[in-house]
This record gives sequence, structure tokens and C-alpha cells, in this order.
Amino acid sequence: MSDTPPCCPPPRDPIDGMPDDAIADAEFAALAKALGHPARVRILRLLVRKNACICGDIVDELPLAQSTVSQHLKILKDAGLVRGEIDGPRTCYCVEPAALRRLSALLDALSGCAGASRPAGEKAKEE
Amino acid sequence: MSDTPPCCPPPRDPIDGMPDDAIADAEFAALAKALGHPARVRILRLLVRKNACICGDIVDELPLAQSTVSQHLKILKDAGLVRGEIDGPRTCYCVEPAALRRLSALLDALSGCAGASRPAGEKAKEE
DNA sequence: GTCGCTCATCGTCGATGAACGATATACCCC
DNA sequence: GGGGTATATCGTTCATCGACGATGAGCGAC
Repeated sequence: MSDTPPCCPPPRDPIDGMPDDAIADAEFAALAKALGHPARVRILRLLVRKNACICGDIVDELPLAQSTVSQHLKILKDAGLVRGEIDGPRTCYCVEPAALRRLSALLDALSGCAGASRPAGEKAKEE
Repeated sequence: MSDTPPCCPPPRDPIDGMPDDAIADAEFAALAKALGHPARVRILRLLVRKNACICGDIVDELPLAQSTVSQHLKILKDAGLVRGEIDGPRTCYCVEPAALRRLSALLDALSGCAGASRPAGEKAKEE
């Protein structure tokens, strides 16, 4: 918790009519959903611990079939939490620290807006 | 992995033969799964913003049926992210800050342990 | 070229999730 | 006690997830 930016992050890119909160909700939910399975958390932990890992090593570490692990890796990659680089016949996976930081920031924004600082003038969207 | 850097939280209650990492994985995954739906993130944000909220207000705020919202609230409550107090004929929900802090700690432990076991001193906190 | 290895994708099956309407329960007010 | 409101739960339907084995595609070694 070093330099905590102002409570709520600035508005992101407006997609259509969605308020930025809804965008943040969707983004947060997508990241959380990708981490909503113990195997995927474990994969992420493995990658963090070794900084990078061959897919085969991950398969070797988990009690799951290779295709299942590949599926989980795809989900993590689609969520942007992990990056895969093809290295010859194998694929080297590594975590995407920015995604973890982003998730942490979203979580801070979610819980931080409550107890930490209570701005007197809430922004829009209120009743 | 024998040495426990100051970053990683102390071991939790050992359930059966599970290593504490597996427990943390399961706990993290359970919390993340509960937040893996935009409606639930939105509910949590609502509760955080108003600090507490009657179920009816939440139903009023979301484009979902009352039963669906109740289901989402149950999921959040089962995950320990939310607490519901029966207040006369209605139910008043409020966030459980400890759960959010716990999630934040688990997330830090996940991404932070990388920096700890890495020789480099990057704490991944700067933007 | 061919073989062997590594990984991704496909197809399938059972389990779970998400949504709804209908119904049951608890409470306050009269 | 009866009526009205607020919430939880039940049962159903459709979509998605999680797991697997089998197959296909890319690459290095021979």
C-alpha cells in the first residue's frame, strides 16, 4: 500500500452507454472468474514461483490431464493474466504482472472507496 | 520453499494433508469465484458505497429478478464477503471488510511472493 | 523425408451456474 | 387474526464449466 492513488480510479474508456463502474465491474469479474478455480490459482502460483514455466512442467505438477491444463492455461491467457511464448516445440508461460496489479487496484478501488476515504460528494450514478 | 520469507502469510489451520499453499489456493479460488460475476461485483460495490443496503434497494438497482438477486446475495454471504442482518421484515446487508482484506492479502501473497523469492528487489508496487 | 516430442484444439459427457416464476416464511400494522 | 410487504427457497430451463481421450499441428533430431 505505498502510493495509493485517489480512491476511485479515473474513468476508463467509455464503451457504449455504460457507466465506468459497470466497466470496472465487468473487468473485475472477468479477472476474478479466471481465478475462480483452484487449479488456475495453483498454476499462477507455480508461474510466479518459477517466474516462467514450460507447459509440460505444469502438467507434471498438477493431477490433471494435459488437455485440461492446456484449457486452464488458455483461460488464464484469455483473461490476460498469463502470457505464452512459443519456444521451439514447447511453450513457455509467464505471469503478466500488470494484470495482477490491475486486479489489486480494482480490489483496492472496490474496498478502498468504502472505509478508507469517504468523499463527501459521491460521483454521479447515485439516486 | 522451506524458508518462509516475511512476505508469505503464516500457515493456516492444516485441514488434512493439504499443504498450506493448496489451502490458500482453495480459499483464494472460492473468494474469486464469488466475485466472478458482474452482478455480484456490482452488489458489493453498492454495499460498499452505501455502507449497508436493504435487499430491496439492491433489487431495485439491478436489472434482475428478486429471486436472482437473493441468490447472488446468498453466494456472497456463503463466501463470507457479505453479512446479512435481519432487521424486522427486511434484511440489511453489509460488506465484511475482513474478507476483502483477506482477499487482498492472498492476492499480495500470490504476486508478492514472486518478488520475495526473486533476487531482484522489485516489489511490483510502482505504477 | 520421417519419426518423436510437445502442445493446442475438438468432441463429448456429467456437473454446476444463472436466470426466472411461483411459492413459502417472517414480520409489521391495523 | 388478517392483510400487506419483504425476503428466502423451490423447481425448472438453458448455458457454461470442468474433465477426459483422441486427434491435429508445429518443431527438432535423425
